[in-house]
Amino acid sequence: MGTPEKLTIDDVAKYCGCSRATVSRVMNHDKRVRPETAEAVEAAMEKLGYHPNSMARALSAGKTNTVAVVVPEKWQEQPYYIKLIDAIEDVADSRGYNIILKRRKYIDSVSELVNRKQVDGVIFRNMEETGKELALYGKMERMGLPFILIGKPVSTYPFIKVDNVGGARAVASYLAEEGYKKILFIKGPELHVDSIDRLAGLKIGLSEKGFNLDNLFLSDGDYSTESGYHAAKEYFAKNKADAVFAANDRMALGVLLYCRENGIKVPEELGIVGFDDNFFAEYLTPSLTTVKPPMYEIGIVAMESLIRMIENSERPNIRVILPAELIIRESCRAGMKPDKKT
Amino acid sequence: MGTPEKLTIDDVAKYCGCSRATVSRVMNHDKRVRPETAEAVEAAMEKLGYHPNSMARALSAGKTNTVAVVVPEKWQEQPYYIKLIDAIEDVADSRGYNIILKRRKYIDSVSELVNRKQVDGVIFRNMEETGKELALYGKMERMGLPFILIGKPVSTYPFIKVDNVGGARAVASYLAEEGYKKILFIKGPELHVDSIDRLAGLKIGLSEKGFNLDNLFLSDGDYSTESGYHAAKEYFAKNKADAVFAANDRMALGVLLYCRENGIKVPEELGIVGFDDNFFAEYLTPSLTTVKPPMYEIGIVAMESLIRMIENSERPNIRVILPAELIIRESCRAGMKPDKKT
DNA sequence: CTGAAAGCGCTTACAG
DNA sequence: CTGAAAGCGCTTACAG
Repeated sequence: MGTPEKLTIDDVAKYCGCSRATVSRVMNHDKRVRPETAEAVEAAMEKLGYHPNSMARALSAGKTNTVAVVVPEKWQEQPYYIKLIDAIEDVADSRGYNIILKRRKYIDSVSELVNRKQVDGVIFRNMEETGKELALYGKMERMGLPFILIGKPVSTYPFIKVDNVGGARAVASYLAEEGYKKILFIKGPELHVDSIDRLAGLKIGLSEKGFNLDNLFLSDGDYSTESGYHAAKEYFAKNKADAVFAANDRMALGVLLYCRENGIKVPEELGIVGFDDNFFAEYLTPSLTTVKPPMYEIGIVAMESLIRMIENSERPNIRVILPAELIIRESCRAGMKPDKKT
Repeated sequence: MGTPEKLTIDDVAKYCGCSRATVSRVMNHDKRVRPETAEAVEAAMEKLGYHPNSMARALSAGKTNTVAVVVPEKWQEQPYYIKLIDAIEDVADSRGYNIILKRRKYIDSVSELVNRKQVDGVIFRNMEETGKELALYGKMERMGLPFILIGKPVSTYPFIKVDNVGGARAVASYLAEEGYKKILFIKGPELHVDSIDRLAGLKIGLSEKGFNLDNLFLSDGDYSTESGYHAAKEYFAKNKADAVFAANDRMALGVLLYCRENGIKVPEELGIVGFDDNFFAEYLTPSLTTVKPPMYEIGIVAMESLIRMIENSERPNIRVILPAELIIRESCRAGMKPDKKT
């Protein structure tokens, strides 16, 4: 049972008739302890119900076994962040780490965690970094505190990202092979690197399938559902297309809403493809064909890499790009354009 | 700029020509420091770029300013947990706390956090607690470590929960007032307290509107989409109803899928109501009428209560029930049953 | 209002 | 393989 009195390492040492140093070594699996001694100490810790104080340990060892994970403000819109965090936690738990979650709006607190030596490292979901992020990255580098970016790379810092080009290329191949002839791409905010990569991947994929890029049209959007709706409205007022590829799922949803309002049948008259595999994608009617970023894998790799940096104090040049998967659902499925097949 | 060398409280003291104790008092806003002294110390900390070491502070003060938040295994199915966590973080940040996130599967790690004095308190999302949870609750109580349960109450521990009875009662009033005459309720897993409360609220609400409970029918489910689908299939094979109230949104979705497959028009021929305001509810076609639990408010109250317990070492008898809101959408909207109105 | 000193509970060279 | 001792960087009675 163990009485609720506070036990310290000295109590264990006294009980075992050894020194505090030896108990410490046993806890830290130091090879230099005689096996019998180690066993005795372990038995004592068990018997007494002793648990080392994390704060004392962290103070003297200079290591907290805690990392911070910084997610975007509106991670709610993208529940795949849950998968990311699950992955990070899975690795963390198996390696004895804990994770402190922070939204980007509390970046100043993250900075304080760093200043106060409260974390061994940080995983940042980096999108469009501001001066604050850059200052923090710089500070951490100077301090020698490991961190890793998920998403947009910055400078030469370690990063892990989704293969946006490859994902869009897969969409392109699919559309071309299915015989779609006129495609509208709805862009994200100007200069947003993901959108740029997705468009690039689309062009590469279409080109290599012999698709004439004159039949690829571009519209501006800002990732919001509304912008997708308006892009569709504006475009279809004067033009036609048999497929729309939106740079993200929310804009694809906007297109779908436009079609529903205007009696355009999806996928019969128009194929719609998004990107992100947003949480609602499978629940829409029709369900949305999209590209799924490997969030779980990203989390695993991110945390494993971070731990490696922390424990080996090596600064490996981590630059990882993980493939995204095309998820075919009803909004753009095979065989809807058989008549137009080449 | 500040050189990257490690500054300690002694450096600040030396710089100010005062003692380490005084610097400490200034950091902790101790009233007993002369204002001029305090100012000088603060200026020095600023100038030197000093930041106190959290671990040292935690060790000597016996307080970590960290709390753990335990969420269910499959919190991914219920992104309203993001709102809960956001709320907890909002309060935490403003009060200088950090949160360590843990899924229930890692309850053993939570136990270790407690044993090792790594957290000042814990917020548990409690559903159907196992022996492990009970043991941990008991241990924390014995240690005098504050914790609070969200959801199902246990023993006399502090808890915060949704008013399931009231939410379902609102649904009942609405259905009765709209003139629905024959209602099917799909239950959750046997003995699940939320489902029981929702059914109770439904009965109360219907009764007080003069609805004859002989026209309320019950079906078994287990909260899964499939169970909702099958409950509908089984029931409608031999019976009729003009409204279905499912104990959660996923089962309501199952009913909706059944209707779609069998050409039953929603809401024209059948009204469907769920519970939870699950993330997909607004994206379904038709969008789902449901009851929205006040997750953000729950998070706020939970964290504020926990901090109060931590900082005042009072053990207030916290038992809070927060109201849930009926969200009327397309699947069961006003005026669909005008012919049947009493 | 301020300081000297003990203490929080560990880890880790250093010696042996 | 083991121990004595210093040290990690704070907080907090205790005295004044």
